[in-house]
Amino acid sequence: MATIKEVAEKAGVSAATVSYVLNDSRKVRPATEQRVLWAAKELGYMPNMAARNLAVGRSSIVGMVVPDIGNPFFPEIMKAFQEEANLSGMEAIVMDTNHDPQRTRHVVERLLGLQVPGTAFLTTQVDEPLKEFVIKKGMSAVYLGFGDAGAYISNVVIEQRQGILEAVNHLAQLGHCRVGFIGGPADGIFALRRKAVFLEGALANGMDTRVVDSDFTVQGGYFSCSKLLAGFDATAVMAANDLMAIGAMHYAYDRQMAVPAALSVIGFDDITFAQFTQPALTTVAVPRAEIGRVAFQSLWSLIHDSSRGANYEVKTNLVVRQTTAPPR
Amino acid sequence: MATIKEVAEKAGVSAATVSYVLNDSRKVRPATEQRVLWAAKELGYMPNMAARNLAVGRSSIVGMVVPDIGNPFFPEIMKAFQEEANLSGMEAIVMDTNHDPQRTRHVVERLLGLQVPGTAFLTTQVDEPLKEFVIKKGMSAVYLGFGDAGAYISNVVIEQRQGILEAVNHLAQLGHCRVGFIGGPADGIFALRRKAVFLEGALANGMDTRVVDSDFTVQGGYFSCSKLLAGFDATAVMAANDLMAIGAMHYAYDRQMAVPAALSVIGFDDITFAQFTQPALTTVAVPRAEIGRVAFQSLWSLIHDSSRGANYEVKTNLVVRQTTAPPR
DNA sequence: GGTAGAGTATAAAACCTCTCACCCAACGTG
DNA sequence: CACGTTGGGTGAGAGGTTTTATACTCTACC
Repeated sequence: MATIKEVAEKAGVSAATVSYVLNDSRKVRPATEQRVLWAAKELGYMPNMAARNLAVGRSSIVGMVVPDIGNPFFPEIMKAFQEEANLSGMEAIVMDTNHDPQRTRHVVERLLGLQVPGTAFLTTQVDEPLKEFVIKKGMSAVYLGFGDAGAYISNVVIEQRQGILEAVNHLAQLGHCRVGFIGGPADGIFALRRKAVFLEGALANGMDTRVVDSDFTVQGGYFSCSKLLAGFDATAVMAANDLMAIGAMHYAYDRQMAVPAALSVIGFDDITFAQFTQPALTTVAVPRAEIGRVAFQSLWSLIHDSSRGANYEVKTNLVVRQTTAPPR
Repeated sequence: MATIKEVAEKAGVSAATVSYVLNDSRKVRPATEQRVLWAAKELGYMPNMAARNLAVGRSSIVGMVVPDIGNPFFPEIMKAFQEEANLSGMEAIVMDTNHDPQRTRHVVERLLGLQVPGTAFLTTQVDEPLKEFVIKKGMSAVYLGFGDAGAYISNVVIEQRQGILEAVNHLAQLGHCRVGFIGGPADGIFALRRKAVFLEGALANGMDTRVVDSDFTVQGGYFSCSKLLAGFDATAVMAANDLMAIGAMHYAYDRQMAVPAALSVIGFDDITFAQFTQPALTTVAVPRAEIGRVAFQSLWSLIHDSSRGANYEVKTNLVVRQTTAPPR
C-alpha cells in the first residue's frame, strides 16, 4: 500500500503538503495541488486510517448500538444512519447487545477502544452508571428516548402521542366502543408511554378498554390477544408494536374471526412487513429513516459544531390500511 | 484515556512489558504480571486500537458487504458473523452497497482504508476486476457463491439442490402435476441455479411446468404470479425466494384462491417472517446463522492460519408449514 | 570463582499521518 | 529602499502500540 511519503516523492513535494491538499486543510497553489492529486491517483493512494486516527486522536467511525439486529425495527434506521455517515466521510459500525445490559457495557468499552468520537444508542438498556461512564470517557452520545439533553448528549425523541391519538380517534370514528390494548413490557419506558396515551385517547372518546401487557413479540401478541378477548368482547385491538399486532391477527385467524370485519387491528412502528400482512396492517408509522439521519446529524454536530446537545423530535402518524373497519 | 505508559509507570515496569502481558505474547514473571494486570484494571486501561493497528499493520475489524441491509435475508447472517468475530476479539463492520456495483467498489476502498485484513462479500455484485483488486491489495475475502477458492479466497456455497428437490418432491407426493415457478432476475447466478434445479426435479416427477422470471420482491412475486396463472391452471407455485412467495400468496388472496386449498405455495430462504404469514409459509430453509459463522471462521483461518482458501458448504432443507396441501 | 545460559525486563525503532512552528520569496506600502 | 505582510511550502515532533535487539540477573555447572 502506498504511503503519503511515496505520494509526496512522486509529486515532488513534502508529505505535509500532500496531507494539506488531500484534506484541503490549507491553501496550496493550484499547480502543486494538481501534481499531488495526480500522484495520489497514480499510486492508488488510500490514507491509512489507523495512522490518521492516531494522529488526530479520534476515529472516523461512529458507533450505533442496538438491542437486536434481527428486529425489523432497526434495519432502516441503520441504513439511513450509515448513509448519512458516509456522506460526511465517516463509517458507522453497529453493535448488537442482545438485550443484555452486561453486553451493553461491554460494547461501549469496545467502542471506546476503537476511539469512536460518538455513538447512537438505540436501546433502552443504558443505565445511569453507563451513561456517566460514557460521558466521562469523552464520547458523545445520542439516545433514543425522551429527556435530558446536555453536554455531549442529544436525544432524538419519538413523538408518539400524535400517531396513537390518530389511531384511537380513527377507531372511534369507525364506531368502536370496546377496544383492547396489548402493551409492551411493563418496565419499558416507551411501552408505558404508548399505553398511557392510548388510555387517554380512549377515555376522551368514552371507550371501554382493557389492557394486557406483553413482550413485543409475535407469540406474545398472540397469547395476549387471547387473554384480552376472554370475557371482553372487544371489536378492535391496538398493539404497542407491529409484531404483537401480527400475533393478534394470527389469533383472530385461528379463531375464525375475520380481520377487520369481526376484529379491527392496529399496530405500531410500521415495519416494512406491515404492508405485507393479509390484510395489510393499519399502523402508526414511525419515520425510521429519519431517525437514522437525525441520529447521525445530531451526533455530528455534537462532535464538530458544539458540545451542547439538543432534543430532536420526530413525528408519528397513522397509516390506514386494511385491518380496520366499522364493528359489526 | 489511560495509555500503556501510564499503566507501565503505575506497575513499575516498562511499556513493553505491559504489552507482553496484555497480549500474552511472551512469558513474564507471575508477580510482574499481577502488578500489571492490577494497574491496568485500576486505571481502566483500554488499548488504543488505532495505535495498535498502526503498529501491527492491520485492523482488528473485518468487513462484511451486503447489497441491502433492509433485506430480511441478511440480519441473521450479520448477527452470527458479528458474534463470531467478537468471540475472536475482532469487530465486524457491515457495509451496504444498495445493489450498486459502483458503490461496491467504493465500499471496498473504504474497507481498504480501514486496513481490514479481510471481508465477507454477501453480494453477487462483485465483478472480476474488483476481485482482482481485492487480492492485489492483500485483503482476504470470502464470497457467497460457488466456485473458485484460491489463495486468500474462500467460498461458502449454499447447497440449494437438496432443499429444492425436497420441495418439488413434496409437491409431487401431494399429487400436484401442474406447478409454476417464479424465478429471480435472469442474470442472477443463484436464481438461475434455483430455476434449473426446480425444472430438473419437476421433470423427474413428470410435472407440467411454467416459469416466469421476476425480481425477488413482494410486488414482483404478485405480478409474476398473475402472469403465471393466466392460462396455466397451476395447482402449486414455487418461488425463488420468500418475498416473492409472499407476493404470490397476496395475489391468490386477492383472487379468492385459498392457500393452500386452491393453490399451494412454497418459498425459499425461510426468512424470519415466513413463519408469520397466514397461513405460515412452507419454504426451503437456508441456515443463515450458520452462513454467518462459517463466513467469519473461514475468513479468520485465511487471515491467521493459512492463505489457502477452501469451499465450505451449507445445506438447505424443506420446512413444511401450512401453505402446501393436495390439489383439489 | 568464573562463565554459559536461561529467564526477564527494557530501550528504542517502526508504523503513517497530522499539524505546529518555521522559513522563504515575492509583493505592496510608506 | 526597507520593512511588514501574505502566500506557499517544509521539517519534525507527536500520537500509542508492537517488537526486535539488547541488557541485566540469577542459577548451575565446571
